[in-house]
Amino acid sequence: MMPVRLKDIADDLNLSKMTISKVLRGQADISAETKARVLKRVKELKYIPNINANSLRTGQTMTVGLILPSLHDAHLSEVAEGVAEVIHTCGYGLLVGDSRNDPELEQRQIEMFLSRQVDAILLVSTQETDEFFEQMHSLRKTNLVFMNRKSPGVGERFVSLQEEEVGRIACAHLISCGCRRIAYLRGPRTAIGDLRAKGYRQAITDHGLTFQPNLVADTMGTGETEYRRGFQAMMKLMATRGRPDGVMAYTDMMAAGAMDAAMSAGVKIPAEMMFAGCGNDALLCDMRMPLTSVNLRSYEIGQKAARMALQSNSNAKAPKGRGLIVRPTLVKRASTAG
Amino acid sequence: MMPVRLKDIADDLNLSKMTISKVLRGQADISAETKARVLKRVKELKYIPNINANSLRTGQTMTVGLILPSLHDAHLSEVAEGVAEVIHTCGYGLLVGDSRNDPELEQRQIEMFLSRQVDAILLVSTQETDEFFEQMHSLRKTNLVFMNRKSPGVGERFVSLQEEEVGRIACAHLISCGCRRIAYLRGPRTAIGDLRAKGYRQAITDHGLTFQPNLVADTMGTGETEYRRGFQAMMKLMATRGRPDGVMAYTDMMAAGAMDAAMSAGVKIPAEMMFAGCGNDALLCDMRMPLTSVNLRSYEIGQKAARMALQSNSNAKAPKGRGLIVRPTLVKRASTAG
DNA sequence: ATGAAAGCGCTAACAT
DNA sequence: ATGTTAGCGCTTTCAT
Repeated sequence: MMPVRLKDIADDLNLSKMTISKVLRGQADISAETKARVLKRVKELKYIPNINANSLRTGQTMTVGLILPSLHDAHLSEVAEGVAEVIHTCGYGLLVGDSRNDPELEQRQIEMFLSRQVDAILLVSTQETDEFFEQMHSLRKTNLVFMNRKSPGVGERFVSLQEEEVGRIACAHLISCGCRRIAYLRGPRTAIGDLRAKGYRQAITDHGLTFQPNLVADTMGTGETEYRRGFQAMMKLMATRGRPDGVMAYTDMMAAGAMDAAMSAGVKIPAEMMFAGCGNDALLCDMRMPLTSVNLRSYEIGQKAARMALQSNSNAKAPKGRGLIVRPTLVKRASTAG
Repeated sequence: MMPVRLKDIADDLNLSKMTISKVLRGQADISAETKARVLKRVKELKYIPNINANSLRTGQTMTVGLILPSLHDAHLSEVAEGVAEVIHTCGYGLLVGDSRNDPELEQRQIEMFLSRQVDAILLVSTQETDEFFEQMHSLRKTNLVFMNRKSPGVGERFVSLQEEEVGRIACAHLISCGCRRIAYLRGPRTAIGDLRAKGYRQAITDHGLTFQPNLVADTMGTGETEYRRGFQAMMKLMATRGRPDGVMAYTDMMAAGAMDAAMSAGVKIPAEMMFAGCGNDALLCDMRMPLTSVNLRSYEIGQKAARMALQSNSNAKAPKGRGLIVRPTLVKRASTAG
C-alpha cells in the first residue's frame, strides 16, 4: 500500500538502488539486458519517483510558482493558461497563488513558494515598491519574472504589453476608417490607464487631428458595473454638440455599454458611429454587434514569461535578458468599417 | 547567498539543530530565554524552512493538486478561486494542472502530482471510465475529491451541483411569474445537459402545465458561438404559432442571444416575454437587460471540495463522507418580473 | 532543557 | 557494468 520506492525495485531484482536510478535516468553504463529487466519491473510495479526526495539532493524542484491578483478574470486566467502550457510541456509543476490584489498576501505567497524551493516565480505584482523584491534578490538568487512592468533594477526580468500601443492602434484604426472626432472612455488613473490614454492622444496628433479634452470621458467615478459606466459616459457624450463619430474604450465591457447607449439612441453602427474596445474578449466581442477590439495577447505573455523563467534556469548563460515587450494587435469586426 | 538552514542558525547561536527545530515547532521543553533568542535570530536571518525536506521526513507535503479542464472559463476559474482560498488559508500549497479536456493529459497531471507526493487531489474529471481511478486507489491511499459527479465506487468523494435543480428552479420561477408557454434552449446531450432538461420538464408537469416538445430547442447543431446559437434558436421559436411567453437557456450567453433576438423583433421584456439563464455570469447578467439567472455556486463548490480534501487528511476518522450535493440558487433580475 | 544518532528517498562522486 | 558511501535539510526517538 505504501508507494513503491527505488529500493523496492532493487531488492525485487537483486540489484542496487543505484542501478535502478541509473537506468531511470538513462545513464549509459548499464547493460542492455539489465536495463530492459529494470524498465519492465518499473512499469509493472507502477513506480512513481519521489520528486521531492530528488530535489533535496539535486537542488532542483522542477516546480515554478505563479502569482496573480485573481484567477477569475478573463485576462489573467488566459495568462495562467499560457504559463501552464509551457510549464507542463517542459515537465515542470505549477504552484499557483491568488494575491487578491493584496501586497501582503502576495508576499506571503512568495514566501510559501520559497519554502517549497521553486525554481522560478512568475507574477503579476501588486506591490507598489520594489523594496521587498530587492531584499529578496539579495537574500536568494531567486529567479523572478514579472508579467507586468516593474521599475528597472530588480524588475528587469519581465514580459509585458506595450500598453501605449494599445491606445494607439485602436485610435489609428478608427482614424483610418474615416472617423475624425474620436472619443475615449478612459480607464483608471493607473500606469496602464495613463499609457493607453497617451497612445490614444498620440495617434490623434500623429494623424494631424487636434486633441480635444472634452472627448475623453472619465468612467471611474461611479461604483457601478463597467457596462453601466460605459453606457452613462456615452450618454453624456451624445448630449454634447458635435457628438463623436468614433468611440474607443478602455475595456470591451465599457465599449459594449457605450455601443448599447448609442444603439438605444438610434445611432447606426458603424455607419454613423464606430466602436473599438480592448481585451478582445471572446464572449463580449461576438455578441450582437461584433466589436472591433485590441488583442492584449495574454496567452502569449504567459508563454513567453514561462519560457524566460525556465530558460535562465537551464542555460547558466542564457540571454538573461532585460525584458520583453509584446505588441498588441488589432482585431477588426463589424463595429468599425473602412 | 545560499538560503539559511536550520544548522546555520544553530551554529550561529551555539545550539544544536534540534533546539532550533523545537522552538520553531513550538515544543514546550525549551527555556523561555533560549526560545526568545532563537526566534529573534530566525527573524533577523529571514529563515525560511525547506518544506520539501520536512515532507521527506514527515510524509506530509502540505500541498494539494487541482486539475481542471480549463482555467480560462468563468465557471471553472471560480471553482479554482474557491479551492485556492481554502487551501491557502489552511497553509497549504496548490499545484494546478490544466487537462484541456484530454483524459490522457489528465492522467499525466495526476501522475505528476503523485510524484510530488501531494496530500490530496481535487479535480473536475474528463475521464469517461473509472478504471484509472480504481487502479490508482488500489495502489495508493490517495485522497481524491471530484468536483463533478462520478459513478459510485471510487468516486464517492465528491462535491457537485444538483443539476436537475438548476433546470427546475429556473422554470418554476418563470411559471410563478405567470409564464405558461416556457421554451428551453437546451444544452448538449451530456449528463449535465440531460439533467437540467429533466428539471425543466419536471417543473412544467409539477405545476400542472403540459410539456411541449416543440418548445425545447436544440442549440448544439451549428458550429458558431453560443450567442449566435441562442439568437437563431429564438428566431425559429418566434416564427412558430404560439410563441413562448417565457424562455430559459442552458447558459447565460445563450439567453443573451435569445433576448437580443426577441428585442430586435420588438418584443417587450419582461412584459411580453421573460428570460432566465444559467451561470449568473457577473459580466453577462448585468448588461443592458439584467438577466435573471441560476447561480451555479462554483466558488462554494471549490471551497467545500477543498475542505473535504483537507479534513479527511487531518482527522483520520473524519466524515469520510460519500459526497456533497450543492443546491443552485436563483438570482432574479429585470428579465423576469412577477 | 538540550542534544546525538538515525533515516526519509534519492543522487553525486567515487570504488570495484 | 554494478555497487558503496555520504549527505541534501529536516524530524523522530531516545539520551543526557
